[in-house]
Amino acid sequence: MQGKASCRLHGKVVCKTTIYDIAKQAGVSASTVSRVINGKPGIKESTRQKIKKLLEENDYTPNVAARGLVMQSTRFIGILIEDIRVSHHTDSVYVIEQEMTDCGYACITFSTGPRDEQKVKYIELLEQRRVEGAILVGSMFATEAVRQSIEKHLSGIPVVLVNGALELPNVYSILIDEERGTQDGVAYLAGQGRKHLAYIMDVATPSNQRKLQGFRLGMMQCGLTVEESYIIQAPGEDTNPSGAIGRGRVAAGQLLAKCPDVDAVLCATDLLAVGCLQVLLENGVAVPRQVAVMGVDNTLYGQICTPTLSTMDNKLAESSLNAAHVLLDVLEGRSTSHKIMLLTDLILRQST
Amino acid sequence: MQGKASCRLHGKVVCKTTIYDIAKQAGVSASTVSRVINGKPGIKESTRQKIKKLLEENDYTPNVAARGLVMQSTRFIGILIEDIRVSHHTDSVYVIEQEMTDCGYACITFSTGPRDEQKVKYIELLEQRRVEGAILVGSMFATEAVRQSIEKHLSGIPVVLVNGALELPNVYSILIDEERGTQDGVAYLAGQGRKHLAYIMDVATPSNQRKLQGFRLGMMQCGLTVEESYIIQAPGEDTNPSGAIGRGRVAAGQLLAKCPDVDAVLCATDLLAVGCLQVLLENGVAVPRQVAVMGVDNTLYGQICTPTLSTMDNKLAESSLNAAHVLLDVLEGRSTSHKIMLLTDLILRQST
DNA sequence: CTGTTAGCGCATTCAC
DNA sequence: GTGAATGCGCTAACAG
Repeated sequence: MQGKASCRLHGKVVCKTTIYDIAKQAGVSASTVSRVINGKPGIKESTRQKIKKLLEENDYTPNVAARGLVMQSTRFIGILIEDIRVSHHTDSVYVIEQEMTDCGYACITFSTGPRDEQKVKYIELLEQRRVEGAILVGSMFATEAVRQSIEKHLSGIPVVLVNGALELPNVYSILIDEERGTQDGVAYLAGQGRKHLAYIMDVATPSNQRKLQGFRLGMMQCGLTVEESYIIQAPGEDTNPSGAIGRGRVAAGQLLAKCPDVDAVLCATDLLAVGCLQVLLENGVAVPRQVAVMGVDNTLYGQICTPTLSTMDNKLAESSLNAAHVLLDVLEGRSTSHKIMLLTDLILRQST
Repeated sequence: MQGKASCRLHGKVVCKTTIYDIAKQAGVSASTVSRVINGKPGIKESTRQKIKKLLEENDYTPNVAARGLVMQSTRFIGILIEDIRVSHHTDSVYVIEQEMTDCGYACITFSTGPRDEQKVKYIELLEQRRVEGAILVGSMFATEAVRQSIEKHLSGIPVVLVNGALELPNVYSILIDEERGTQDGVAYLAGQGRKHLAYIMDVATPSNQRKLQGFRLGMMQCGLTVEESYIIQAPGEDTNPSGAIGRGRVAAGQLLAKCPDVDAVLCATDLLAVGCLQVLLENGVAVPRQVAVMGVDNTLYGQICTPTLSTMDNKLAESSLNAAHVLLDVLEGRSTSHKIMLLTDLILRQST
């Protein structure tokens, strides 16, 4: 015995029709209507048609939350990302969203910012919404605080990490071999006869530390020695992309002051590299003749700047697609791998 | 009389504790637990403490969907956007998400693509999820098909359009005076003594048509005549930003072939302008001495290309913030305006 | 101060 | 073939 669901808009009361409304109009019970909606068999064709017609006429739309309550399934998945404005993160969210939406899931996406407490807070929000799975994009989710929070709040559901790993039975990982990718970059530059390579480092995320490690390893393998003063930390830690160029500029300024004989610089991200390029050119340094520059992420920025930027393509979008597939595999009971590793590509343009 | 909610993960059964579990352990009724959770008064301090402790120990998290069912309120809002990868759209989604999340709402975001049928489909998804409000970002949502779909599926809730208007009682609009902004751009270029202005047009969205109209008006007001052959349509209609530069290049190629005496070109977007810049420079055309170039959107791309790009800042992020505020005003019963108009800024850089 | 009852919208037994 | 009853997890109105 139910009436119309009622909610308010500026005082006015608005209603959505329920299966009970339809049932009453059709002179049948709610269960019959439910069966028709879900295409269940065993309904007389004539009543099925009558109900279908009424559903249409009344603009009936099922309340998926109510359905989810009884089915124990919300068809929601959560996406967590530090800052969606970072262009390769945007692409990640896009592909995940498309893939999950196609399979009947809706995505709840949050930009968490860099702080662990915030990340934990958003994990709890996902728990409250009873998402059936989650994808966390970015190596900065591979922290102990996040691990504990997942264990506490998301232990019942599959969680996929993109570009990071966490040892938990319900956590799956898509890894990207950025260390090796950076080694490749170093090897390429060394192969051009360059000997004084510098590295501009971004905030010390696990991913950035792996890249730096790749720089060191690559140097060693090429028989070059790493001067610590040639490793420059870009200042600040804002994730807003509009600040990254300026941070690259500052770092490049320091580099020129400290390391006059530098002949190549690898940057942790494309935008840092763009800032670096600008400063080099402004100081009359010929790129790539005197100094080569290489970025990471293969963003559009690298295609636009002058000279165009060589970059390590770390396949963020591709790994996010893999993440969506792994999540779907688990959700739909297919077997899948707990860890997948993707390899990077070197994109060579004018700056090297 | 209820037990544990049960759901499955790879065959294993996992449970979330409910208020009934807590109630049983505390030896009280579910309503008492509910009162404690919601901070309602009139509970003996000792039992309140006991229940709080149990909630903590059991990692209790309220099921907001169940709560929403009885409260007739999901605390969800929907965001629709053509393509989140377009950089100014990304910023829009970011600010809306931050704002709504701060106020206890979660956002369901969909990239709809350009087709009306898809937009309608996503509007229906929002209805199924019972969002309490929606923000549609982009002028291409101001179509008749969308209007009808809103009327049919979202008539009970506030809907805010960013950069477009729709005549419906529950629809609010944030408008941007891009027509006037483009006029300003024309006036600026004409003020430099330029006489043969061209326009590179993007897909014919309402917004782009207003800009084109602004171009025509601006020309007229400056006493210049518009040669129709100086209005070039960029080919294709993919919203993926990675294609936009190429489309700008093609258009610029046509322009150079058809209009040898052109001395300024306004482009409908920054990325088209970037492509245009590239082609001009490759053909030995001096920018801005021989030809000035101006974009729209004030994206990071314009700060990166060489020469840096003058652009009309159409304040997408600011208008999205306004949209969020309008939506919150309506949702929380405050009075607000049905239409807000924002003015653009001209950002002058090297390309003019 | 707290328990009982009812119902949000829906799907799923079990009867008939 | 179809209906009545039950419960998903939660809040609210009414008792006591």
